[in-house]
Formats: sequence, C-alpha cells, structure tokens
Amino acid sequence: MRKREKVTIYDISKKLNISAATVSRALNGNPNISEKTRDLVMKTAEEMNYKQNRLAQALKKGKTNTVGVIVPYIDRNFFSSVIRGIEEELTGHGYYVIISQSHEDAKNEVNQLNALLNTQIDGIFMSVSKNTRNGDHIRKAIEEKTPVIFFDRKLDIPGVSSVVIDDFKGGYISTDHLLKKGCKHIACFIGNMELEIYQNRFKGYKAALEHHGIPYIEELVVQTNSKIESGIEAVNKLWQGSVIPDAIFATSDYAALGAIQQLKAIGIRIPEDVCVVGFSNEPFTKYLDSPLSSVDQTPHLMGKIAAQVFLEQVNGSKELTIEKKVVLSPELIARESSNR
Amino acid sequence: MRKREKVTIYDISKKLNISAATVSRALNGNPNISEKTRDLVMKTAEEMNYKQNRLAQALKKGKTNTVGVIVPYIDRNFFSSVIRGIEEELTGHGYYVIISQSHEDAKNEVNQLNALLNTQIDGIFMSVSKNTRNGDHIRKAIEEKTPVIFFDRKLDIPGVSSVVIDDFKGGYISTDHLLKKGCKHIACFIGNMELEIYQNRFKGYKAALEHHGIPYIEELVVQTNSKIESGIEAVNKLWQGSVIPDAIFATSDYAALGAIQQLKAIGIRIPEDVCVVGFSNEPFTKYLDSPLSSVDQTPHLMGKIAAQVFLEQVNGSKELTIEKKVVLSPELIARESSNR
DNA sequence: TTGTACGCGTTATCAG
DNA sequence: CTGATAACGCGTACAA
Repeated sequence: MRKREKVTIYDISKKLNISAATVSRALNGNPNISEKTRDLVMKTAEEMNYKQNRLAQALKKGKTNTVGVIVPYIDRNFFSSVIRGIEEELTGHGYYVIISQSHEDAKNEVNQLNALLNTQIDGIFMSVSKNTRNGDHIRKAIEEKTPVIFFDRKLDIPGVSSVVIDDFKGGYISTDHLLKKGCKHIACFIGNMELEIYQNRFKGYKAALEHHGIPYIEELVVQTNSKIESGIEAVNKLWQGSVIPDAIFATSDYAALGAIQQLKAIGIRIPEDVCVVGFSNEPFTKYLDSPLSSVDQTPHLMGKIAAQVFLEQVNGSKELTIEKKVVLSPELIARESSNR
Repeated sequence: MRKREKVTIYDISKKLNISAATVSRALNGNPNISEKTRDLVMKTAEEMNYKQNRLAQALKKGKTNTVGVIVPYIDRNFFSSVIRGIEEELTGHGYYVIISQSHEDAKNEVNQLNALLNTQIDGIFMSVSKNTRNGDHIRKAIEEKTPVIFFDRKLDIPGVSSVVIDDFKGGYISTDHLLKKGCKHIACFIGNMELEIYQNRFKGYKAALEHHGIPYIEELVVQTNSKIESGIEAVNKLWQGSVIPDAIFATSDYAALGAIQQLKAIGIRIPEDVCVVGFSNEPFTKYLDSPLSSVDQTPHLMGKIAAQVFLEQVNGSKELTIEKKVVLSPELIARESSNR
C-alpha cells in the first residue's frame, strides 16, 4: 500500500469545481452559504474520508484546543482523579489534555511548563511541587496570556485562578466528629507546617477544640509526614507521654494507617480505645479490616470545577484578567475507625 | 499591558539583517552555517525571548511530537502507572502525551481514537475497552500510517505491536506458590472468560495443578468479576459445596478481598485455614491487616517498554511495517495471606 | 555560507 | 452566496 495521501479541502474543492474557501465555509457551518452546496460538500467530504487538519487550523487561528496539566506524579490517586475530572469536562468542548509530571521537583516543573508554553497551549492546570517557592515561571505564562489554573496546591500569584479545598474545614469537621464521639484527648498528626494546607488543617483542629471547650494540649500534636513509619513513630512517642490520647486526627491517611497498625500491635483497640480519622480518603482506607474514617477532598469534582473555571476564562472577555478562587468543601467519610 | 506579540524567526532575521532561512538553520543546528552567525542568532533569539512555534513546525514537517493514550479510566491505578511509564520514557525525547478515556465503552473508544487521529498524532497507545470486539477503528489508524501500540488488553490486528504480561505465567506461579505451601484444594476465581487474559490465567492454574499431579476439580472454579461482592458470593457458593477449598487463587484483587472478608466473617482464618492469592497488586493489598499476596503486572515497566517499542518503530525504516509483541513476566508478591 | 521562494492546510478578508 | 488571495510560522529545495 502506498503512503496514504491526506485529503484536504483543496482536493474536495477540485472534485466539486468550487473554491476551497467555500468548502471551508461549508465545513465550519458558516451561515453564508446555500444549503445545497453545504450538503454536497458534507457528503463528498464524508465520501472522500476527509479529516480536518487541526494543526493548520490551530496555526491559522492561534488556538490549539489543547491544555496542559502538570502534577507531581500522575499515578497518585488524588491527581489522577483530578485529571479524570478535567478530561471529562473538557473533552466535550473539543479540548485535548496533555499531561506531564514534575516529580515533586521545582526544576522539572519549570521545564515542563516551558515545554507546554512552547507548544502553544490554550491553558495550564497545575498543582505545584512541594519545593516550589518561586513563581516566576508561572508569572511568565500569565504574561504570555496563557491562563493558569491551580488546583489543590497553589501559589499566590495575581491573575491565577485556583480550586482548592477548605483545609481549615477539613481539620474542623474531623476534630468535631471525634469530639462528638466523646473523645477528650485528641492527638493531631500534622504534616510539614511550611505548607499552607497543613497549617490550615491544624487551625481547624484547634478551632474545633475551642468550640467544644476542650483545652488544647501541645503535647498531643506530633509532626509527621505521609508515611506509615511516621505514624508508627508518632504513636510510640505519644504513648510514652503524660497524656494518653483517646483519638487521633491524622492529616495523612498513611500516617493514620501506621498509627492503627502500631496501636493494634500494642493491644489497643480501634475504635473502642482510640478513634482515628485520616485525611485524603485514599482508596485503601475503605478496604481495611476496620475501615478508616477520612476526609474526602473530592478530587474528581475539583478537576471538573477547575475545567469550568478555565472555560469561563477563555470564553469571557479577553481584556479582563479574571481571577477566580474556588474553595470546595471537604466531606468527612465516617467509617469503623471512629464508630463508637 | 498590550497583548504580547509573539516573536518569530522573521523578527529576529530583521533585527540581524539576515534572512529568516538563516535564522532557521542556526536554530536547528544545520551544519552549513558559520559559527559566528549561529552564535549571534542564538544569542539574540535568547534576548528576544524567542519561542519556536511547534505548530508551524509540525505543519511543515508533518510530525507533531505528540502521542495519544486511550485507557478505560485514567484514575485506575494500573492505567495511571502505565501512563506514568509512557510519559517518563517519552518526555526526554521531546514528545507530549495526550490522554483520553474510553469509559470502558467501545463507542467512546472509537470517538477518542478518531479525535486523536484528527489532531495529527504521531502514535497511539491503548488498552481496549472491555466491550471492544471490532477493530475497524484501529485498522483505520494503521492504514493512515499512525503506529498503534496495545498494552495489557489487545486485539489481534496485523501491524499492531503490543506489550502485555504473561497471564498464563501469572496463573501458573500463583497456583504453584499455593501448592508449594501444601494446599490441595485450590479454588479459582475466574473473570469473564470471553477475555483472553482470563482464559490464560485459568490455563496457567490448570497447568500448575497438572504439573504437581493434583487433580483438577471443576467445582472449585467460580466465575467472578472484579467486585468485592463477587468474592463474597463465590465463598458462599464454595463453602456449600462438596469440596471445601484450602486456598483461593483469585484473578482479581477485589474478588480476593471479598473472599477474605467473608471467610473471616464465618470464622475461617487466613492463612492458617485458607491461603489467598489475588491478581494485579492493587495498592490496597499491602495495607490490609493480613496483606494480600498478589501478582504484580509491572505497569510502570509496561508503559516504559511500550514507549520504547514506539520509539523503535518511528525511528526505524518507514517502509517496513514492524510488529513487535512484548510479553512481560509478572511477579508474585507473596504476603501474609499465603504465608504458611 | 547565505538568500529567495514556495508550500504545509486552513481561515479571514475583500471583491464580485 | 461564492471566488481569489493573503497570511499563520516554519523549513527546505534551489539558486547565488
């Protein structure tokens, strides 16, 4: 088989003895054209198996109908769920979604962003890497009039919209839930306090305590990361202290899991002796023997909303730099681990 | 701020009083150019913040440096891991990765594929949806000289390369493992037998039995799907039968999980009374109270290999229709659930 | 080594 | 309603 020749509007214009311009008009639903020619064009286009060349169109119109997404790792459930939301919302509007990973590193993030900018993308969705402090690369994108939408992890940059969850509320409802179960000494596993999200979850924790008139005990607050080991260590530390907790609010499901494992190992029952609530609603939480209560960040919805914000932005007035800040409400998924 | 003007090779050619062609040559490392002009061009390109317009380049060269990936759902761990592998392998070669979802439906799959073809993609990676029987859309892609690479779920189509795991071996090593643990009556949870992958896992199961001289008992084979409920039902059915199993090989981790839950519920101990092995090594398996042994399909590697096959194909001789079939070896991850 | 001129496939503008 | 023509930004024969 010979190399397949691509059929262009020019080919079909020749066959029909009309101009390429007319063919283009017919194909694009331009109103200034007789119904007869339009139908004819449509029919023969079909017959000749014509496919529009989006490249040429994009070059001409200066719009690629493609967006880029940058996440730390695409195989992390939270991120892939967000991407799913973005894709589902945008595919119906004719957009393509390019993905790339920063591997949780600012340098990669910059490279990926520049590569995306290079390819004349119509917009960028991103969750910044943990060590991204400087936002110059993002400001550059904005200068070039490429809309940027942050989700989950954001920087404060004028002109950039964002979709995040209310981390304060996440901390609050978790703690409130535990307090309502009758817990009095609620430990808090808190992640890297340099990050705003953990600060806010922590604030929510304290606010709930205060609201219930329960004293805040600094000893019950332990710094953890998102690893199982970190939860194990935290339990070891706490159970050597002077105030033994009857509940744990962990800002990471993994730390919560480590805690549960260690508690069981030393003969403490969940939830009878200690209630546990995690954060993120990782898929594994519901499959545990005593399923882990957790705060769901509604990533799928987050992706959809982010996509909607983007669409509003590109369809709205070009002159105005729109900046929209959406804050989603997290949901507490109460399961066995806090079911007293 | 005015709308930012894009700088083209023409702009820099004017500034330097040379032709755009020369600029193009300098930028593309064409050897027929004096070092002096090249350096000059490079420098001013940098200064003027020149960005190559990939669209125009793609239109000219007929190559977009973009590939498409179609999976049923992007947020399923297996698929996102494969995509991660593809992205990581291809990003260093200057390719962009567009993702789209078939939602496990053949009709969507066809639409997504056509959309991708429309956008002049350089290649397509896909895992067909469960109800895809007809391969016309894929044959069309091949006719248009767009390479297609299947991973995991494939159709038999001439000219299409594929990367899959050895499902027979997966079934074999699981069963073999259980037999070596001393199990005699190994139940088999088998998925939709219309799909080749389940047929092969089943064949592996039978082969291992035969190899160990253990009789095959049809009663021990139960049809399941990939849901927890399905595993629960399977246990209920089996434990009412005349041969009570002392092990279960499930071709789905979810069915295995359901089985474990139900067995525990009726007072049967894992692994003392019954050993269990699942399939896919879903993330949750290692977090269970008694972690589930499972067959790992090495999805990340699968993605990387698929990408390599693609690169070979596009860099190889264009005339020859290369068709490469890669079969990866699955690994049994032995955990508590089969640790006797 | 460099410049000229054309074409990739489309759409927008301007006549007619 | 339709046709001719230019332009989007780049790369490349061909000529100089």
